[in-house]
Amino acid sequence: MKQSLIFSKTLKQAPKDEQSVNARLLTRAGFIDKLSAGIYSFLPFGLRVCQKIENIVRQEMNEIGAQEILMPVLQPKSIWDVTGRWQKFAGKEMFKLKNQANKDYTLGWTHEEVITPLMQKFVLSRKDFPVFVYQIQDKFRDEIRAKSGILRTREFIMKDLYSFHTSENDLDKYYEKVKKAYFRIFKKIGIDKQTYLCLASGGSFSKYSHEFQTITSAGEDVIYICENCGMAINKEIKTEHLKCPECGKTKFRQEKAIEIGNIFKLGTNYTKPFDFKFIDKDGTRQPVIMGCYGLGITRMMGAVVEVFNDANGIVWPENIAPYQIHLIQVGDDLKVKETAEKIYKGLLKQGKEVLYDDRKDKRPGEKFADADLIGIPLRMVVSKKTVEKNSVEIKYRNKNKVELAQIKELGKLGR
RNA sequence: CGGGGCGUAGUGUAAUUGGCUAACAUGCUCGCUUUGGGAGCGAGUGAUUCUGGGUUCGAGUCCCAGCGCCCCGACCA
Repeated sequence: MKQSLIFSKTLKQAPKDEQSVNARLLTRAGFIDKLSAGIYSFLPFGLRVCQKIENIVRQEMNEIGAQEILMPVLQPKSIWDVTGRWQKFAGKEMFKLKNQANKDYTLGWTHEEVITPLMQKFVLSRKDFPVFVYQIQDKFRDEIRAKSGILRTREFIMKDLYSFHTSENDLDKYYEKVKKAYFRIFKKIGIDKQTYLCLASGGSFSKYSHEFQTITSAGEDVIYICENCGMAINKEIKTEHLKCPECGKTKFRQEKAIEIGNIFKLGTNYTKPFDFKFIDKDGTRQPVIMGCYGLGITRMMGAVVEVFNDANGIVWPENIAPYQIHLIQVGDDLKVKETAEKIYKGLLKQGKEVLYDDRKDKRPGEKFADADLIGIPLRMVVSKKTVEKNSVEIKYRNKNKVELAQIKELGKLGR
């Protein structure tokens, strides 16, 4: 992509109505734009990062046998009456609205009420189980207080997976499988080292649930991490757990963290109200057993920025950067321009994702400052100096070293 | 929802504490020059000072109400 065609601009100063690191950097670099408290647009760079994260998640969900669907955001009150959650969440984070005919609707903040009857229509035989279905979609929550940039918003993108089983044992097995898939996702995104599995309250669903907590001072939760095995416990239930539930040791360190995912063994809490049952081998009708597994796409994006940044801007992990290579043309000399164009096309041909700073009216200093702010992992500079040596200057965003590379060798660099 | 802070060109700030035509930087437009870490000169552009009331000879500034944004808390299946 030629940078001269990107409509968003970088800002020297962050708007004063953003305090959080993620919002300040993402806004300055032109990834997001705030419409209202907790409501953001994703601009070309921001959307690319989102889609990168989504695709990593998609890949791992498919890997564990889950099928992707898309459920509606707009949902009638009737399905929420079945589980009693319309009443239960009256005046809470559930958005409620009416249509012209005065009929009640909500904007989906979770999708158990949609997925359960949906599966019930198709999954009729015991032999159809287990079944795993997910979507990546907008969620709406009427937060009393939106905060921390894109970490707690009123509209956000979430991956939600639902699993349906004929036995607790089968649910347990899949639950563990999802945990592993989640850590593969975190590793690909680049936050596995700072992300911990954390025992937490299960709310009204189950006694406990598991959260995935990424350590950052911008986080809202306090977790206690076992010094021995790395299992964490959320502060909200710490008094019930003096020992690590995993290894039994009692030494913990305390950290602030942001919850980027949460998984629950729902059991029959939703299948019972919808009367979703299967006929067991012995001919008896049994309620279907269910699990749900959330992962905040846009929240992870914010968490990554909180974790990976320096004084000059964002430092994107390779797999989710908006582009792999930031090719910068310094000077508008014909030879330089031609060389840069050629390198740009060559890299594209090799399947590289390149942002080409071809802007004529920008001086080198501004281009470098923008490159640091935007945070693309690999920077390549083409200038008079480098052209003379038939080479390109190479610098990685997370390193200080600057070196030259021969033009014909460039294909080996970057992902 | 309780507490605190803040609303002035696109962005960041200023305005003698109630007093002249709301200033500076940056951005944007045009011209010339310049080209390795946010260049220089010149000429332009851009504001219903959040909204509505009130006090006053006079309000960006004081008072009241509302709206909006940020932060702390509560809340967060």
